[in-house]
Amino acid sequence: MTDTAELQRGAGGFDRSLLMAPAVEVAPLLLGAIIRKGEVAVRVTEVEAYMGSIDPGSHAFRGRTNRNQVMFGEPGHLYTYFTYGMHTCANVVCAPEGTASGLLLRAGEVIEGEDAARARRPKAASHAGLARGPGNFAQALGITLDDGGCDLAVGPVTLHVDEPASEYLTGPRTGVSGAGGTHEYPWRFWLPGDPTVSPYRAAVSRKR
DNA sequence: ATTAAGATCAACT
DNA sequence: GTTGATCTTAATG
Repeated sequence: MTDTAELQRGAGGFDRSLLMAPAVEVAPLLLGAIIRKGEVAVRVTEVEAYMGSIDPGSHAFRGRTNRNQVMFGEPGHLYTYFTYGMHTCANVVCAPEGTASGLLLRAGEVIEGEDAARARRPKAASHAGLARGPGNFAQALGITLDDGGCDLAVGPVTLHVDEPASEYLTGPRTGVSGAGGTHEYPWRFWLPGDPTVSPYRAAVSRKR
C-alpha cells in the first residue's frame, strides 16, 4: 500500500461504518486485521461473535450492567472483562449504539514487538503460542481492564483493518457454558490452517 | 455483606 | 482427561 494510505489511516485504521452491523457479519473483517498496543502488533486469526440480547452466551443477554455497558455504546471501542480470577479478555464492539454486540479476540500472530510480548508471556513456548487463547492474546499485548472503553481509532489500543478475509471457517464457541455453547450458535470464526488458532474446548463444569 | 460462577490457562495423571 | 489458581462481577440477603 502507498505512503498516503498509511498516513490517512493515522492512529486507527478502520471505517467505523463497517462495524455498524451485528458481530457475525463483522467477523470476516476482523480476521487478518491488526490490533496494536504500543510496540506490539498482532494479526487476528480467530474471533468469537457475541450477540447481546438474543445470545444466551453473551454477557449482555440479561440487559445492561455496569460491566457490559461499553458493548451498548459506539462500535469500534474496546470491551474488556476479567474472568477466572486471572485473565483479561478483549472484544471489539459492533453494531450501532444501543445494540450490544461484540467480537472476542481469541487468537492472533505477533507480527511486531515479539520481544515485549515474550517478556509478558515467559511461559509461552512457541511463537504461535504467544497470543493463542483470549487471555494470552490480551496479555501479549499488555491489554488490561484499564483499556476498557478505549476508542480503537484513537488508542492506546488501535485497530487496523485491510479487507475482509476471503476464506474462513466457523464452528461452535469455546468454553461457553449453557445453551450459548452449542452448535446452535456456530459463531466462532478462524483462518483455515493457521498455527496460532486455539483448539476447541467444551466448557468445563466446575466441581462444588 | 456475602456468595457463586465464570467467553481461561497450565500443569499434572 | 482432570484440576488448582485466583478475583471481578452480578445476584441475593
